Parts: sequence; C-alpha cells; structure tokens
Amino acid sequence: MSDQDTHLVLERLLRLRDRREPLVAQIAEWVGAGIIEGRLQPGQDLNSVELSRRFDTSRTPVREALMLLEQEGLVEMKARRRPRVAAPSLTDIKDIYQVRRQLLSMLAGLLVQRATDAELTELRTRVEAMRELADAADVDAYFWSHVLLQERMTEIVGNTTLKQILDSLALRTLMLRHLSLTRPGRLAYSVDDQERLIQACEERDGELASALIAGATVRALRAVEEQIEQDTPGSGKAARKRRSAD
Amino acid sequence: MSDQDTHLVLERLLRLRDRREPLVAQIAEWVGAGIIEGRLQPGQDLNSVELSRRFDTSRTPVREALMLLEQEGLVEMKARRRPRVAAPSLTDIKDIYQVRRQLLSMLAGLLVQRATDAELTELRTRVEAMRELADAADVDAYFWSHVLLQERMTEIVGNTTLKQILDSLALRTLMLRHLSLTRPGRLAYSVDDQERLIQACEERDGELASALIAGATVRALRAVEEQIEQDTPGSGKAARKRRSAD
DNA sequence: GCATGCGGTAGTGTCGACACCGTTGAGCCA
DNA sequence: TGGCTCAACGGTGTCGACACTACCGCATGC
Repeated sequence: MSDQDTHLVLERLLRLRDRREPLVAQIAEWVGAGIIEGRLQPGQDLNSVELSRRFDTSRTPVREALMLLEQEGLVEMKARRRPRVAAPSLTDIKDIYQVRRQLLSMLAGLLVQRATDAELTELRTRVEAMRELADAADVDAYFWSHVLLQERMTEIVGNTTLKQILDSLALRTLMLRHLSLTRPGRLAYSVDDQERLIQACEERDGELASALIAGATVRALRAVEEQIEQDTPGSGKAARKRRSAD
Repeated sequence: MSDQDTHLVLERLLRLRDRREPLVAQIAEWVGAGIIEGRLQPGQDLNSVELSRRFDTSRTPVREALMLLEQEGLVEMKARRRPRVAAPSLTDIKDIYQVRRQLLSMLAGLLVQRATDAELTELRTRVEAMRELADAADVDAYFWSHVLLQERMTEIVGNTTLKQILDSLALRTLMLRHLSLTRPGRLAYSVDDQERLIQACEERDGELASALIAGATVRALRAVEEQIEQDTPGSGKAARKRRSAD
C-alpha cells in the first residue's frame, strides 16, 4: 500500500472529507501519518510556527489541524504550552485496549445480527487478501488492510457513534499496532484471528464472534506490551513513554 | 443547583480546565449550556460573527469553542457552512444509547471490582441526596446530580479513556435526558435504578450491577423516545428532529 | 406560474501583526 | 559549586482585515 493510500485511510478515519478545508486536511494528514509511522516521536514538540512554514500557510489552519488530532488522542495540547505528540503511559494503553475490547465485541455481535451474506463474502475476500499479505510479510500493507477491514465492519453494522469511537481508538492504537505487528509470528496469528472471526459470523454465532474478537484484542495488547518492554530495558533512554500528566 | 454549578459541570465534562484559555472556555460553556437547556434549538445556526459580538471578542476563540463542541457532538460543522446546533436523528439517538449501554455496563463491572467501601459509601450518600431531590421534584438539581454521580463513578474506576468517552456520550444525551426526566414518574424510576445499582455494588455482584445499569439505560432511551413522539405528532412543526446528513 | 440564471449580502477561511506568557540560559549570590 | 533571579527569546492566543463562497431574493425567459 502506497503513501497515497495511507493518506486516504487517514482522511476517512479523521472524517476530513467535507468537514474541513483541504488545507487543514493536508496538515492533519501529514502530522497524523508522521505520528503513526513514527517519524514524529512521542513527546516531541509540534511547533505551530515551524509547521506553518513547512506548509507555507499561517498558523490558523495548523492550529485547527492540531486540534483535530488532539481530539483523536494523537496530540496533547495545553493552553499556552507547545502542542506535543501524545505519549500515552502503559496504563493509558491498557485502558484504551480495555475499552476497545468491549466495543469490538459489541461490534462482532452486531455484525452477526446485521451483516448480509453478500457483505460477509466481501469481508472474507478482504481477509483472504490479507492472508496473502501476511504470507508475503508485507507489514505495512497488512497493517492498513487491517484498519480498512475494521472500518468496513463498522460501516456494515451502521452504528455511527460506534464507528466514530472505534475509529478514534484505532487511531490511538495505530502507532502501537504498527510496532506490535512487526514482531515475528504476529502477522500469522492476527490473520488467523480474522479468519476465525469471519467464520463465526458466517455461522451466525454472535457469542463466539464476540469472544474471538475480544481474545484477539487481548493478544494485540500483549504484543504491544512485550514490544514496549523490549524497547525500554530498565527505564530506557530516548523513547521512554512518559505519563501524559507530568 | 445554580447556573454557576451548571457551568462547573460543563467545564469538567468538556475538560476545559487548563486545556483551553478562559475566553474559549467561557464561550464553549455558554453555547453548550444553551444547547443542553434548550435555549438554542437543534438545527439552529450558530453565527460566529454574532457570537463574537456577544462576547466582545474576535471570531478566532468562537471558532475554537465551536470546534470543541463539535467534538462532543453538540454542534455540527461543515467546511464553509454555518455551524449549527446538532440535530441527531432518532437513529442516531438509538445508536448513542446502545453504545452507552455497553460502556455503562462495563463501568458497573469495573466499579464492583475496584471501588473501595469508602467510595461506595460516598456514592450511596450521593444517591440519597438525589432521592430527596427527586421527592422534591427538583428536576434541574436531580438532573445535574445524576451527571455528577456518573462522572464520579468513572473517576473511581480510573479508566481515562472510558471516562472521556462516557463524558462525551453523556453530553450528547444531556439535552434529551433533560427532556425525558421531565416526564412524570421518571424521576422516581431513575432514582430507584441508582439505588439498586449501588446495592449491587455493595454486594460486589458485578453481573447484577451491569444488568441493572443496562436496564436503566434502556428505560432512559425509551423515555426519550416517548418524549420525541409526543413532541412530534405526525411530523411536528418547529422542533422536528432532522437527519444530520441532510 | 415556474424554472433558471444572476448579483448582492452575509458569513466563513486565512492571513499577518501584536500582546502576552513559558522557557531557557546567563549572571549573581551564598 | 549549586541554587536563584531575571531578562531576552521563542511560541502561543487573539485580533482586525481581506478574499472567497454559500445563500437568498430578484429578474428574466418560457
């Protein structure tokens, strides 16, 4: 998947289409993608003057873009302080995954109730494509397909509120998931989870689907935790996660 | 409960403390309270020029305040269009309550696990105060106490993400709840629900607590639905709820 | 009478400037 | 040397102005 597509996905997750001017959208996408891809480190200052120079605009649209990302939990803003890339603590991360688990299992239940057979077929096609990406160890492509799959599921279920919240939580975990999927073997596990989930949906077994997706979420969190442990032996040097309220 | 307190609650729900300049906070509180109290009707235009005149500022802080409220679902903004007071459709409302039910039942489960006895005592005290308000039919005071009670519960549980989402959903339903609690008998039902919930927590029965709060949410939705039916006989005159994407 | 095209108006998005505040580093004192 | 003060700097919040656009009423043609 190309950078072009990355921005398309971000545009959808941030609901930029028609909601914001293209200028603001462009900035939000660039910064958002930077955070997710790790180009911008957690805790790093996001100087609005510098950003406005980079995009050759005034600070007003930059500010607006940063506020958008703040809402999605990617950026932290305090009055009169420089905005920074969000640096969620381990506790924050666990909290996010806990809520996510609950809502995903709700999603699975609704999916079983509401998805048509045709829609399930479509989802299965997507998962099969993902299996190929996983086999090819194409982490980036797999990663974004995963996001798109989930977005499609929320669309099928049709609960706008649920979709918005899950999109927001997805964004928050994107940078972490990007890390965790890099772990060897994780891709295969992940695609297996997806396949089992689709199967349960096809068998119209809501309980099973909920349980499967909840389990997958727990495993995803565990992978992230291990990755963080590994990144910070003792109390690491640079990329150490800091409590957001410090 | 006075207007003063209303604004204090709003300040907390909108997380304005330290996050925004006082000027922005003031505008957001005024508009937010207006929407919740019904002073500003759903669908009504929120002219930023007029607002800036009212607060004797430029349009920049007004814009920022409106964006804050947009995040919380109280205001709808489309690029180059006038911001409007959100007018959720009946479907939207059902969706919100569905998600809310799920998260509240998660909250109840966690509350049972994590709340200390002292904290439960505190909650019980609050509920007892609420019963008095309900007996006195002091709708406004009951209404805000209810919001505060829930906010306290989320604090006790200590999951920041969960708290933020529930606060946001609470705001979205506030104007509806304000209506629904006005219905005769509703206050008594509501306080009964709260009392049973606390009891279940004291007995450390997570399943029961979850079920109770879920039931209470369903009843709240039903009350809102009835209220809307009543407000719009056939396809009412002024305050008819309109699809947000029209 | 009705649809269509066309200004005028009102309101939004962006800009550059300015005032205010947080930060930082140099100098000072103990 | 170590902690404190303070001033210069860098960056944020707000402002008023301007360009652009959605909206609305009007006129025109049929």
